[in-house]
Amino acid sequence: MKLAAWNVNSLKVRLPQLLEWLAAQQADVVCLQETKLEDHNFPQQEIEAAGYQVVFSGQKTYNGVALLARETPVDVVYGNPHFPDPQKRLLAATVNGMRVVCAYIPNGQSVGSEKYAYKLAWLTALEAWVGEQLAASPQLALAGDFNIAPDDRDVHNPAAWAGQILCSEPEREAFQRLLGLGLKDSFRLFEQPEKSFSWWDYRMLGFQKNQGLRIDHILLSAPLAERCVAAGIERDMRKRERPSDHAPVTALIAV
DNA sequence: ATGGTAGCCGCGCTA
Repeated sequence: MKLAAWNVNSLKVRLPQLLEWLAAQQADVVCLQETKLEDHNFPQQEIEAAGYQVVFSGQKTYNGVALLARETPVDVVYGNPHFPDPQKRLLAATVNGMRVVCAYIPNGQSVGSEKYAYKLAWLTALEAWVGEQLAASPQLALAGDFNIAPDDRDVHNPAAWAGQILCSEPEREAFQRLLGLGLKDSFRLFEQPEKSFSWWDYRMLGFQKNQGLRIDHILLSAPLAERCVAAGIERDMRKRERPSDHAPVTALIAV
């Protein structure tokens, strides 16, 4: 069972790439972020024609999440019941007995800003709700764009990024609290190459210089982590013409 | 040196 998460940065622009990638990768469950589409514009037919069922929650211009699955997603929840939020950033569904939470965690803009406070509050509410979901569904995956580099290993230039947005201690502590619920960072269950990143700024030749951060994650509850046999980042997607600034991240789970 | 690039019903904002 292959699980993937990808911030597409506009599904309208990236749909052809998504369809090619689905055909090539044969992922079973895919969590998308930054679809930037209102629901009535969502390309449901194209995705169903590719062999996936899909649930989505989007808005114009910003945010937007979707969950694609080979099997029917059931018990769908849109948004965090503990955190009313006009921004469409969260979606959960059960696929084949596995609870999948697709999250687009706020970026936070800069440490100390209003958006930063929103990010930390959003994370606190996420922790509370995922804790409940986990109690009800022991087989749980939390996947998406976390906008947090958990560790200095996940940063191309830790000195320059120290204390900055995506790397600050409060953000990293929030990430650790999610792990504290009993989740594992699937990527770190395995030996990985140095300088493995999932996002590179479009500016300043960020990708060409591998000046990136690892901010996209798939966290797995213990029963899933025990069956996780591989995890990786599909870096080649960032080499394509007109790429998203994020590469997909994947986890392979034995069934 | 506070830049730069991409996406969007934008005429700046978010990332």
